Amino acid sequence: MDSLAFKKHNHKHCIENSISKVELMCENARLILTPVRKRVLEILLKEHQALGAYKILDILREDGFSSQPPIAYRALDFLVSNGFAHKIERLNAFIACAHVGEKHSPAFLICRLCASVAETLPITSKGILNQTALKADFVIEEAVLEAEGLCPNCKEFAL
Amino acid sequence: MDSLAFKKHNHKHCIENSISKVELMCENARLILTPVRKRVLEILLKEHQALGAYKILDILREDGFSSQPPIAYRALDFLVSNGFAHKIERLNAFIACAHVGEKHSPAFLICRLCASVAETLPITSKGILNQTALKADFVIEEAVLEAEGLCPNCKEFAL
DNA sequence: GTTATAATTGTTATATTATAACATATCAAG
DNA sequence: CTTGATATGTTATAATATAACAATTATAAC
Repeated sequence: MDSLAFKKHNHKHCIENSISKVELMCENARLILTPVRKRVLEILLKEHQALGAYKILDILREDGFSSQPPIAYRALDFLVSNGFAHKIERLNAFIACAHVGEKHSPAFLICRLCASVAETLPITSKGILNQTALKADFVIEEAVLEAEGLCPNCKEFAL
Repeated sequence: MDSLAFKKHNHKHCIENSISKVELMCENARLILTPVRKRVLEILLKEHQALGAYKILDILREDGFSSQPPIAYRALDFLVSNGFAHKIERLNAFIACAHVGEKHSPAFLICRLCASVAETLPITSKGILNQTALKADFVIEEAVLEAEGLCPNCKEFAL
């Protein structure tokens, strides 16, 4: 279960592991993990929470990368469209994928107080709707489930 | 099944019906369906598709309402927070609720070509995640499922 | 190796979506 | 009537995202 995001864990290991996987997948798929792209992925992995594009730009600037919006958006496009990151629509923010390589329709638990986000096990949000979609004669290509509520840490303090 | 949005139907009836329901619910809940709020709801119902806030403002302007952004956003806030409309995060757009009065976590089928949107039967997107949330010690307050793909009309023309 | 091609990045400008802040108006309760 | 709560009007600006084109770098073909 991936409440990981809400718990302490060896995060350095977790980052290195993900980067390696992504590097491997890029080689296999003939995708280029350029410096900016890799750096944005690292940033997302390191923060372990959803980051807005402009927040990412701030960090890129400190690193000496160009810091115009398209730089971040392009890197994010690359990561998202290849499944290495997800966009949390509700937050207009991005997060590293917690299940790189496993085909899945992502589902997220989003804390409305601290804005932390956990990607759940790759349950098939898509499968859930398949029956319905079939009846409607609709072809689902992608499905995302976003749940908002209170994370373990915040729920104690909420009234 | 609510592939309604993708099919021909007596839409005038469908609008009047929804408005009546909302009016009744407002009375019961001591909410005020002011002229702007009602008009915005009508607009959403009439279009029967997701509309951006600024599109709504354009229509309000023609009707002689004030047309500054907050006017639309406030009316939309009212409608959304009381369950009379939903925000489609993926489109930054709003749509009238197809299941007013029925407690539900909404799920949407969004066509990536024509941008039409159907709200599916009130399956409990929330329930799906409940097990997972429980394990993560997370309290879900709201859940939305957004599926993107091709609607019956567009899928014939897509390659 | 040089040239053509494609992919990526740099840069400027601008579009789109959303909210803050404060003034004014409406309405119901005391 | 006046106080407090709710709603609307208005101005300004914040936050998010993309278009368009130039410059660069990598890839492949010859």
